[in-house]
Amino acid sequence: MSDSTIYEVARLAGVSIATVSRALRNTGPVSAATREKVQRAVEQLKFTPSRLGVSLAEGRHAANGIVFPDLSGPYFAEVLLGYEEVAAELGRSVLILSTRDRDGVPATVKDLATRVDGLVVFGQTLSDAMLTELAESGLPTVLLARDAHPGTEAVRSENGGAAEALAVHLIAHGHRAFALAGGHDEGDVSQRWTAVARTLGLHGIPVPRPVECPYTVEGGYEAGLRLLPDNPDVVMCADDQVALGVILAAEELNLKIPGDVAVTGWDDIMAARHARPALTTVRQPLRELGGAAARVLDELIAGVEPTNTTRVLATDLVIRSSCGPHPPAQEEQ
Amino acid sequence: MSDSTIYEVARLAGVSIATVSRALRNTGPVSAATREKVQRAVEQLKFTPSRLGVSLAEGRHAANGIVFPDLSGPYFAEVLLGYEEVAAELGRSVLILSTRDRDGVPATVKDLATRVDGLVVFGQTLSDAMLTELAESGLPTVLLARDAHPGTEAVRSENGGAAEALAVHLIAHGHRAFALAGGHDEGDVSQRWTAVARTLGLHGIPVPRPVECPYTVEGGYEAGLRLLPDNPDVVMCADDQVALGVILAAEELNLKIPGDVAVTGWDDIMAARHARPALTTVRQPLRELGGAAARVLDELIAGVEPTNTTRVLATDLVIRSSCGPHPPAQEEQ
DNA sequence: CTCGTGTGTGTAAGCGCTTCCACTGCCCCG
DNA sequence: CGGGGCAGTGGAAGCGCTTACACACACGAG
Repeated sequence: MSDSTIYEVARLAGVSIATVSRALRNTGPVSAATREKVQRAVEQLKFTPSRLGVSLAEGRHAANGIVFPDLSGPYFAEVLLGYEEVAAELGRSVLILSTRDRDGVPATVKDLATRVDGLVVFGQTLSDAMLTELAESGLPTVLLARDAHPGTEAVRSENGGAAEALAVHLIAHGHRAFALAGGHDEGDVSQRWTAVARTLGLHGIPVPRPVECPYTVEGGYEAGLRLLPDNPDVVMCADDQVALGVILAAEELNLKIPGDVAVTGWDDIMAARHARPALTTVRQPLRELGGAAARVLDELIAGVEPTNTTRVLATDLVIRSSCGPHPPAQEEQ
Repeated sequence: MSDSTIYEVARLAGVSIATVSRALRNTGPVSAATREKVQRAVEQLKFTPSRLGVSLAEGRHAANGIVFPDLSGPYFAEVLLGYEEVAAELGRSVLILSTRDRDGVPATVKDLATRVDGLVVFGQTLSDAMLTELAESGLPTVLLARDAHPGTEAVRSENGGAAEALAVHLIAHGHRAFALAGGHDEGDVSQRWTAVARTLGLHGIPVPRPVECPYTVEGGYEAGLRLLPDNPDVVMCADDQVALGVILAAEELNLKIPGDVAVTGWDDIMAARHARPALTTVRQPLRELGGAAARVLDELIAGVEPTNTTRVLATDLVIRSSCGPHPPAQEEQ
């Protein structure tokens, strides 16, 4: 913003740099007259303190980072939004790092780590070994959408209860043949499938094995093509994007939703409401998730010792038409 | 990442800090033996150079920022993704700043400016005065989704041609009564409406005045409720989210799309493909937009003088079913 | 008229790095 | 065999700030 330094301001104002600093940060007594002179010099030179100088002297960055695998879906974007909002509120800039399939992730993360006072890391983005390394380095770290790792805190949204409620709802519809789309061992999703399996078991319904696929529309489409020929009553999907893909596959196979097969998602992204048919799903408080992570991280940075606690935010079952016919009153747009 | 400094490494390796620095950055002759000793010391202490120290000495941040109004829609998220990807490729971290409706934006932007080597700024996010201030401060700046401001470069996607093509297509459908949803004077959108107006004029069709609304589903819904009672043949929308909102409003009013009224969007976000009916729209190369901005910014940072040039990326007309019936062959999923 | 007690200000020591410059050997060419 | 050149290294000066510490001075209390 400006090329002038505190020295030039000091010279122009006829005082020492210490005084300039004190005047600018209100960090010590400065006479009104001096303050005035400094103020004038600052304006004349359009002086803005160098962030680098400040940070080096203060020993803090006043910035924190967030690491996520991708930003293509609405999921991460929403969480990021909530995160940035709260971080800004707390006076911290935010650095982002998307790992994608990039190689050299560890190096990039380490670079990021040197630029921030703390880090938020999404679910399975980083290996546990890497997380341990981060924790041991003393960098405050908060995990998102998974349970805490030693030396960190975590924030996620409720999975088991909502998954159970969703399964119960589907069973009430009369669905018996279940299929599950999406699911390597990601903490979040596996928690849901576990609850679904338990619920189905209690009702004496066969428990399907989840079919793995990328959490994208394309991934869901592929999964749909594999699952639908077996004529399931319902395909429960790891997230809404997968569900949208399954819907596409169903259309391709001339299957009617929910007539021939029901489909459910998870997250309640915008497209879920606009899908044809509108998607029954579970709403995650995405922004709140990000915001909560920012606050927890701030505490850690402030010096609170990590307790390996996982904070769990509530989710809502959102019943729409993709899971089967309802009396209109029950539907929600 | 590590609390050790270059001094400790130097002491442990039995050399001077200058040598450590040279060994680590390959910036001068170092004997194999010395290099080895340094390497060992680095590993033993888990030394990672302090970014602050490096940046202060080098006089650069190796980071750049991006300023956008919001991240709620897919639009900004996609562009951001492309931006981050290329920035990472170029070895730069990225700091994000969402302005939202927050007050104190100028101050926040100035703070951001002190943390980066260059800035990408979305369309109407910042006032022209603010842009001038940035440019004059010498901070490399690239504008997105609008034309260049003095002292900057700009990247946007093509608007006029696609808007004209879309209008022509709609006219070919037999639509005559046009309505336009969304449109304060944003550079991008106003360019489209101008082209639409010209095209309609050439065909002797009355030119409607755009109805302003926020670029969100809710905004589109409101706009739809206001516009649809006038029985337009088609509602052209500023972006896909607005179009989705108009579709919702049409449902509410029991209007069939495209039977009673056609609707078009802009951007081709994911939900457009999954909407009911699927949305005719214009595809913007969102990621490429972000990537191009990152590259241009990198040149500016490397010292290339700004030329106030606007780079224009091509767009594609995407015909789906929301604009009227087509022979199946013409449709695209 | 002293001795605290503040207020207001300057000096200088960092913060952690990069890099210019100087210096020491050593090798090789004439 | 002398000297130029270069590989290898260290000293030290920044980069732009914050802040502990010292100091000067004024003022009211004893």
